[in-house]
Amino acid sequence: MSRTIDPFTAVPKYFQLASILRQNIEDGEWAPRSPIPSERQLEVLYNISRTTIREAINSLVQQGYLYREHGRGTFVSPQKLQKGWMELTSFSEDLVKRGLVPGQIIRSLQLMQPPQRVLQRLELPAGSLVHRIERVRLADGTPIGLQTSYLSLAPGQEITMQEMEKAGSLDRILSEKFHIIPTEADETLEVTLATPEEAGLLQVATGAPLLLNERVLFSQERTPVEYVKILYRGDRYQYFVHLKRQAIAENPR
Amino acid sequence: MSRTIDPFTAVPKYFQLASILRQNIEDGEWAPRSPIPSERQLEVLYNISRTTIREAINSLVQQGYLYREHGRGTFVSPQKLQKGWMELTSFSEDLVKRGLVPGQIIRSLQLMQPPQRVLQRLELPAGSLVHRIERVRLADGTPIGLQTSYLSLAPGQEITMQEMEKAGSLDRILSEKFHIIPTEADETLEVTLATPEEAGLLQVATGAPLLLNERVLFSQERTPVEYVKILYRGDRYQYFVHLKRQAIAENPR
DNA sequence: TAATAGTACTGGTAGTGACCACATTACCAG
DNA sequence: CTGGTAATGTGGTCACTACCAGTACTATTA
Repeated sequence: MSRTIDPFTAVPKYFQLASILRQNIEDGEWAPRSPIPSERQLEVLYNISRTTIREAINSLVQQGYLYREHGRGTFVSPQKLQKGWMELTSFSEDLVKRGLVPGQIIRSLQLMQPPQRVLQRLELPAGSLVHRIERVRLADGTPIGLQTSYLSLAPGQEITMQEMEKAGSLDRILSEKFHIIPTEADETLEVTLATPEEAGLLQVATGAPLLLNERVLFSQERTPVEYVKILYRGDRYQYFVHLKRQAIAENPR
Repeated sequence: MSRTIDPFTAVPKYFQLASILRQNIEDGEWAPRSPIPSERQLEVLYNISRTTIREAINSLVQQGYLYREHGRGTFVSPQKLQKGWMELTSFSEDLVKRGLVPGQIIRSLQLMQPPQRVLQRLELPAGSLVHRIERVRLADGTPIGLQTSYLSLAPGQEITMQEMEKAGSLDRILSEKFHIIPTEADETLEVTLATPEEAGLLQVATGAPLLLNERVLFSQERTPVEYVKILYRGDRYQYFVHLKRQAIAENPR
C-alpha cells in the first residue's frame, strides 16, 4: 500500500491521502479516540496544501472514520467498521454475518406489466414493462424470506435466467452489466400475516406473523430503478439498519 | 428570508448561501433536474469566492438537494423533501405526516440499574445507573406503541417528570438541556407476539403480532447515549427509513 | 491560593489564482 | 453527409495566504 503521495498519477492527491489515513485507522496504527496529526503537520509531512488535506479529512469524517473537535484536533472514531448499507441490507452478507449459509431458489423471471402499485413506486407510465424476479431466500437450507423484485430497465436491456443464476446477486448484475449503482433507497417495514400460499413457501402456518419489507431503490440520478417486496419469516429474521444524521449544520452562532 | 449574503453576521457565508439555494429548491423556483447557476456565475451574483460557493454546494449535494455532473453543471434533485432521519424516526413527526394526532402517556421515570442487555448496548460497567422512561405512545388517542428508553447521562445530570411533560420530546431535552445531539443510531426490527401485559397496554389480544424496534443512539463522539425499545401494534404501524449510500468515492482514473 | 491574561496550539472560514477533465456546440475538411 | 477539431463553458483539483474561533496550558496578578 502506498504510504506516500504520488504527484504524477491521475489519482487525486486528496484521495491518495484519504486512503493512507484510512489504512492507518483500519490497521489499528491509530487507536480509537486518539488524535491524528494536525492539519498543519500533515501539510509538512506529505508536502500537500491544507486545502487538499482538509478535503481528504472531510471525506473520512463524512464516512465516519474520523471526527473533528474545534480547537482540539481530529480524532479516530471508535467505530466497528460499518460497511455501506448495501452490504447490510444485502441478503447474503446479512446472513453470513450471523453465521448462516445463504441460498436462494429462483422461482420465476419474466418481463411483464406490473400491478398499479409497482408502477407508481417506479414512477412509470401505465402499460410499461418491467422485469419481475421471484425468489425464495434460504438460510441454512430452510426458507426465511420470499422476495419479489421489479426492475425498471431501459428498452433492450435484458436479464436472463442464466445470468441470474451465475451472478447470484441482482445488485451485481445491475452494476456490472448495466452500470447502475443504486445510491438511495426508501424502505418500509410492517407486520403481516401469512396467506396460505406464502405459508406454504415459507414453511410456516397460515396466519403466522411475517415481516413485510418494501424497498424502492434509486439510481445516482434519483430515478427509481427497482421495487422490492420481501416477506420474512417473523420467527427467524431480524432487520438491521445503521442510521446517520446528515450533518444538519445547525445555524452556527 | 435573506436573499443576499450578509458579510457582517457571524453566520458563515457558505451557510448563508446554502440556505438561499435550499430555499430556491424547496420553494420550487428551480425545477427538478434543471441546472442551478454555474459556480462562476454564483461567484459574481453573490460576490463570494468559488471556494465558498463550492462548500455551500457540497453540503447541499451531501444532503441530497443537488447533484453534480462533471462538464455539464449542477442540478436540482427530483426528490420529495427528505427530512433528517431524526424527524422520520421521531414518533410525533412520523404520525403527523400520516395525518394522525400524536400523544403520549408517561408511565414512569426513574433512576435504576438496567438489565444486563441494556448495559451492554450502552457500553456501561456493571452497577451503572441510568434513567429509565416508560411511555405509551398514542395516535388519535389510541395506543400504538410501548416505548422504554434507557438514558446514559453523566453523574449529576437529571431529568424530572415536569421537564419530560413540558418538553414532550426526549430528544429536545437531550439537545437543549444536555447539548447532546445524537448523530448515529443502530436499529433492529423484528416481529414478536404480545405478552398479556403488553396486550393490555396496547389494547390488543394476547399473542397479537407486534413490531419490536430496538435502537441505540450515539453522540457526536460515538458514545452510546440512549437505548430505546419500542413495541408497535403490528396492525397500525409502519416503519419507514430512507437509506443513502455513503459516497464510496471509487478510485477515480 | 485562586482568578486572570497571555500564548501557542487546534480546526473553521474565506479569498485568489491556476490548471485539468469532461461535455457541448459550431465549424470545417473530407 | 460524416468525422475531426477547436472554442467555450462546466465542474474537479490544488496551492498559497490570511484571519477567526475554540482549547489547553502557562505565567502573571490580585
